[in-house]
Amino acid sequence: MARPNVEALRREQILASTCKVVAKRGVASLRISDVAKEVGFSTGTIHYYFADKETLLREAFSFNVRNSISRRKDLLASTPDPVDLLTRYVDSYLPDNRETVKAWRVWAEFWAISIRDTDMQSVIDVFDVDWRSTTFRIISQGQTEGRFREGDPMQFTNMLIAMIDGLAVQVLANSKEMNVETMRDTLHSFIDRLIV
Amino acid sequence: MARPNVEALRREQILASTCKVVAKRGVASLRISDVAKEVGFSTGTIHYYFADKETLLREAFSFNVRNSISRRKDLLASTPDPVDLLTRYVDSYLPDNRETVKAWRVWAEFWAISIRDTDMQSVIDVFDVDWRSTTFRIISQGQTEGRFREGDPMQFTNMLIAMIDGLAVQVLANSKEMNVETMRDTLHSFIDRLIV
Amino acid sequence: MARPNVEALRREQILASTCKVVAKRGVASLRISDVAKEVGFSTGTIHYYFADKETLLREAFSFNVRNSISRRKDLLASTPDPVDLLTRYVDSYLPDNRETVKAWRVWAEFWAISIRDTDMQSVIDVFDVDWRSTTFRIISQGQTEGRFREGDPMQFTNMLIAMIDGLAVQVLANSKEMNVETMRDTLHSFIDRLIV
Amino acid sequence: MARPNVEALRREQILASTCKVVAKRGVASLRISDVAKEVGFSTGTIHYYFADKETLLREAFSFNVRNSISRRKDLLASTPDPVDLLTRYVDSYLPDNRETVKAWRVWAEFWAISIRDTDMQSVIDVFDVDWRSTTFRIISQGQTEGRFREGDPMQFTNMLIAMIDGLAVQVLANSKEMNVETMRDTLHSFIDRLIV
DNA sequence: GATGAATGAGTCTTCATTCAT
DNA sequence: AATGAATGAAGACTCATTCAT
Repeated sequence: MARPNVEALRREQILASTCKVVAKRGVASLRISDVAKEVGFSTGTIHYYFADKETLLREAFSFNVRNSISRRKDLLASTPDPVDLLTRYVDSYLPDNRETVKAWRVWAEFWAISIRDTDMQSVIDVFDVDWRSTTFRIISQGQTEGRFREGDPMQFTNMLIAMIDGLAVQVLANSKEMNVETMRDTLHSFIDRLIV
Repeated sequence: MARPNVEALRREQILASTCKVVAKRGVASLRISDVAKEVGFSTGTIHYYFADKETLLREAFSFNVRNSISRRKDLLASTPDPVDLLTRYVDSYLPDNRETVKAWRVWAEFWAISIRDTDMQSVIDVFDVDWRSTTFRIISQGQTEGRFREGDPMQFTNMLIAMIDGLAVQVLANSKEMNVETMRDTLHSFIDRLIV
Repeated sequence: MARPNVEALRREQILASTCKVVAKRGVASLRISDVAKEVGFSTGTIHYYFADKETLLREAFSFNVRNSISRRKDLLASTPDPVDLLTRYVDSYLPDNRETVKAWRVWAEFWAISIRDTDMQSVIDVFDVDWRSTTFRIISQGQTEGRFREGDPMQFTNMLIAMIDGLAVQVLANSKEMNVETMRDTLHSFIDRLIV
Repeated sequence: MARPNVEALRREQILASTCKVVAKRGVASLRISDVAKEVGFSTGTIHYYFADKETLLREAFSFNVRNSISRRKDLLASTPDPVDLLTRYVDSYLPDNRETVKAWRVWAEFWAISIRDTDMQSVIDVFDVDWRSTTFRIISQGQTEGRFREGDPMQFTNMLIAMIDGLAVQVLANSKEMNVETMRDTLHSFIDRLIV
């Protein structure tokens, strides 16, 4: 019986742990030894699988993005109703549980880095394209079915995505004026007023 | 004429330079010596005026925020027309010139940090409150004057602010799908459709 | 036919590869993994045959020395003419082909180490003795046959050996003033003037 | 009263200590911390004056070479007699005292590196050129004055230099067949037989 | 016999911070 | 008020070595 590919397994374990540490402490203060402790291996092992810290972080970001996308696969196939679907999709971005908060924190950390790191930008692009096109598809479909109002679907998409992004970071940053509930209300209200 | 307060002057020079360096290289890779080089003093001098790096960064962020607010003072008094005012105010956040891009970059850097740094959060709050209340005031005033549609002005505010935030970061991160022009169009369209 | 001794075979393969790597990259930057890659086995295998790096290097040096000596066995039996023989023998040390250059490089690397490593010195001694005694014998024989001038044959030997050594290292180090041709001329001229 | 340039002073102290450590332990096992201990400063200080280990080593080699050359300045002006001069000059290379042994060890260490390091080669070249041209000048002058035999002075130079080099390394490596006395005899004999 | 995953000791290097001048 | 020399703690990274399979 073939031993499962240890390398692939280890890489995933390490990347998952890296994301955990990033969510907990941020990229700036992340030490390889933190990741090692989190995953339960020595620092040497981290370096055995990842050439250097930069590579580890970049791959961790990519891992986070891929996870984020695949986590929504089921959701996207769950309902044929465009209004339902859009609402559920938008709600899936609310930082209202451990998993989503972690994903948002990791996203926020890396997004800030991507402003001046071209390599990170190319990882972001994958997500950016997916997020935009998925949202666009839902809105277009709703319009085609006559369930959504008329208007440039790309513009609705841009508004919605930006708003989710902006609200989420305010929630994450503990803004006194914003929290998950208000975020949800705000997004639903936007959908009600402009799209549906 | 009294000799200008050297200390106050130096502190400002250093804070301004710190913001420049943050915009250029990011907080993560900022070294005290970079700031020293930028401002033209020695590293010793930086420490003479600021207890430690953390303090310097926090004050630099605060400086950036105060500048951002005061830069818009004139604009806010410039026109009595609510539609004009809202548009101009929103446009003032477009990252379309050296100054605004720098401010946004600094903001983005510190905002990411504020997610896990309570001290930074208190600096953010100052801006958050100002931004929110100013936007709220403009929208409320427009509604009172019957120039804006009805609807919860706080919700409009939240939508608008979040959208500006979300769009700006996409522009900063060189998103292939977003740029300053699209950002302006998106925001104007939002104002047209929902508020005005 | 008996199965060839795998252990002896492997050890030789590894030692030969070690010499190659030493010639290519030097002892200082040699990694066990380089040797492993060169020989086509894993690092584990290297350690399976050699206790540690130091042992590997020492044995590789010894291997290089033994090779160097045995490579000249045929030559030494090739001609009865002392002049011919001395010339051929000296010429065999010219770093004028891949094999000799490699041998010289390995020699140079280890020789430098031997200055402070007694274990290496004992390996050097084997070669030192062989080189000196062989040269001495050729010169003595030439004198006995009346083909070479009079004079202390040990002193001639010392001069010749040192000169070969000194010239070779200059050639290896890419001295602007020394190359293989000049080295040959210099050595031949020395032989002409002093010995023959 | 102006404070003497601390930087120049420190750099020399550190380079001198580096040479000491190289002579003692060799380049391969030299640690920045060894140099720091030797010179009496912290490792941070070493890096304050030298960008990295490589730079430190290269400059230390250059320092050793410059010292070696300047140490012989007086000697070269000491006597008008070519025979005397040549003998004294050659004798000055005998590894017969602490200072010369140290210089030879440092030289040997770096020379081995220079085989594959172009930067080191350029440092060597400085010495190579000086050594060769100085020796050449002494021999030529002796011939002009009719004190030395005829013959290509460049060839004599090459022989002599190579021989010194080769003999010195044998002495350094504790060859059983070579020591300082035999080295001196050999060189003097060569001068007697070939040049004078 | 051979492997390669895992280790961790050993070092270089960075940089905030201090302090004598 | 300002400097810059000096520090040393902290952390990334390398690689010989081990050992279960």
